[in-house]
Amino acid sequence: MPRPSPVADAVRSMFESRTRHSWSLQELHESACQQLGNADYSSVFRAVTAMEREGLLARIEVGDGKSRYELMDSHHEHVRCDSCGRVAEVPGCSLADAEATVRSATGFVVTSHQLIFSGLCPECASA
Amino acid sequence: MPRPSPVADAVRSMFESRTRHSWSLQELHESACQQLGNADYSSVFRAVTAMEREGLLARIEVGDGKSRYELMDSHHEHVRCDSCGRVAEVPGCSLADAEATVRSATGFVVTSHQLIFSGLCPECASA
DNA sequence: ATAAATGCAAACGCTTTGCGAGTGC
DNA sequence: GCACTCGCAAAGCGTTTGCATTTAT
Repeated sequence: MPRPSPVADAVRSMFESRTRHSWSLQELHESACQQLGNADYSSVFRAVTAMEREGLLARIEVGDGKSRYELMDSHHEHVRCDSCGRVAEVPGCSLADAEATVRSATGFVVTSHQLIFSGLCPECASA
Repeated sequence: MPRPSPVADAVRSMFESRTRHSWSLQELHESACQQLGNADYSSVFRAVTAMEREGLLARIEVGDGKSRYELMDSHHEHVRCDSCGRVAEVPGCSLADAEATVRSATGFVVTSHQLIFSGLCPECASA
């Protein structure tokens, strides 16, 4: 029996709650503080890093300088709003043949990809 | 007649030389130092920022925490090697219809996108 | 006693800004 | 004199690490 780890457990539960599709460290930290009363940023960081190492999480970079993390289950792409920074997920984008194209064009063996659309979210577009 | 600006000119010439398809600030800085004997990092930064503001350059983020810049001419995607970090360009990727898909799936108005493949470059793959 | 999780503080890497000095016009 | 570029130094910002403490086994 491992010793209890409230912070790591809290982080895990946030991902499992599916409240968001992706979490920044800051969001995880805030949420952990709410949930536990207090939690250290570095503890959250370490919990996330461990989960990433275990292959439970994927780290995504949408280009705003902040790392985001999400559950490894289904691969999908992202849209980020140029105006407010909101990030939504785009399900079901298949790029299987694009990878073959890349391989023949560059010689790189493609193991993964990340497609980031940017534009305006519905709220910002109407404003 | 504007007054001369050696650093900005050097930066501009680097992009025009097409020695690389994308430049990090560090690479631009090193190259500017070689070319001019000396140049300040912030001057390079400002030159690049200005060119970006003028629409001459696009800033790309491949997920390694460093900003890269490239000429705005032809839009293309990128492959980054997971092992050595090398970045190559993938010409001719068209994602026009994907943008329509995103719009109907998320409501976001897509204005641009960035697709980053990652994997192994030929050198790393053979090692 | 041992190993692990946490908190605290500081280091780090890269980007960005404030400001004063130099210099063509 | 003015406006602009540059260099220097420092601030920011997010991530990462070192270290000492606590605590369950």
